Amino acid sequence: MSLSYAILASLTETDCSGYDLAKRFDASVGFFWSATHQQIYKELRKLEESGWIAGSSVAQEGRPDKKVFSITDVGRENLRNWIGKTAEMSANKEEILVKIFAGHLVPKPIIIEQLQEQKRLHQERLEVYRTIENSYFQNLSNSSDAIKFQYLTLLRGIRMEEDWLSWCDEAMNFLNII
Amino acid sequence: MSLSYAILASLTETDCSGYDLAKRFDASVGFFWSATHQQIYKELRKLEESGWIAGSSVAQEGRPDKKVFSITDVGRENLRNWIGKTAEMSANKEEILVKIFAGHLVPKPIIIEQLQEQKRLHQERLEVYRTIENSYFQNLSNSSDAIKFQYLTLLRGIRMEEDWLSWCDEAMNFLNII
DNA sequence: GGTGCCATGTAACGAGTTACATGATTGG
DNA sequence: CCAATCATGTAACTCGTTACATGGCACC
Repeated sequence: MSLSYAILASLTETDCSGYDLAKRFDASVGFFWSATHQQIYKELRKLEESGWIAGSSVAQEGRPDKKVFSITDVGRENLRNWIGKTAEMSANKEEILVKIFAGHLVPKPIIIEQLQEQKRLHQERLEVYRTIENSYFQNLSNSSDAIKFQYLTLLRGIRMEEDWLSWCDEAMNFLNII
Repeated sequence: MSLSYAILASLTETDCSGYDLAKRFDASVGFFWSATHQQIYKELRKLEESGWIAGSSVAQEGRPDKKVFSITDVGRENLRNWIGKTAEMSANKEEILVKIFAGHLVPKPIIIEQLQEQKRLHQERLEVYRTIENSYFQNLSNSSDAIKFQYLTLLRGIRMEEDWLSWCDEAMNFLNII
């Protein structure tokens, strides 16, 4: 049920087609809620049926038509309402930790390699975040509230990645001395 | 497919019934891979069918019989193999960040309240982790490798919660000055 | 001429959640 | 006597993933 709210939240920024949304879920929004285009199209149909969003076909030159969705008043009201309700902590699903947990079953270098790979992935993502920070959030004090809230989500991403990196190092040091 | 590996990893520690596993998924293992008992029983049947685990009924006095599972050589080999394969980064699903993202739609105190609630939840969990650290990982240097690897997963949990707490504070400070 | 982007989907499957069900025993 | 714990499940459902499908246009 929460993908729908991520879509609604995204639509408060700009009206979007399914395709546009899919791209945003590969970037900004996708950093805290991932979804494929198939799932998005499905959810859009549901949201339109319940009247939380409204879509209208837009003809384009040299490109396929697209259906652009915007959030309705009902949708915005429902989103507001949902925001006020207590959020649950996210479910933990950390593949790497399952591997570490059973790390004693394999030679140490295999685990070190896993940690290094994990570190590389988080480093990459951190760089993406840093780039976004520098290009879109330069002048925060003059920005709208909407931008400021978006910045907080980016900041969470940055902190999270930094934290992963330092745990990876901590873990590798720990393994090297045992 | 990954719940199965979490179960296997858990069974390398001790043989377990479905019920025991369900409890462990509410504690230690559950901190990085969550699952309900229904899901666990389903998965156990699959794992037994494919011969990765073996179960045997154990009669008990004053309690229902239970079926205790242990990991087979085939299962252990498959787990080892899987550990060596590159782990993906976990999918992001952070309800609280969806709420923050759309935070401009509601009065500021509602968002502050959400952050405070989130902080409370993470604080609670951190305390649980700290307690586990103090009771089970006191004498690390004299512990087995298995214990040391488990400690690394706990350490990840501790760092993660600390990181959430500091972001919550950072976010609330940020919101109080805008 | 091939690759990649734009744009939207269907179909089949697997993973995960929620509700419901049963029945014995232990402890207050 | 009531609640909690032990122990295992079925059924219905929603959520999410993977594979496949289509067709035009732009760019090199």
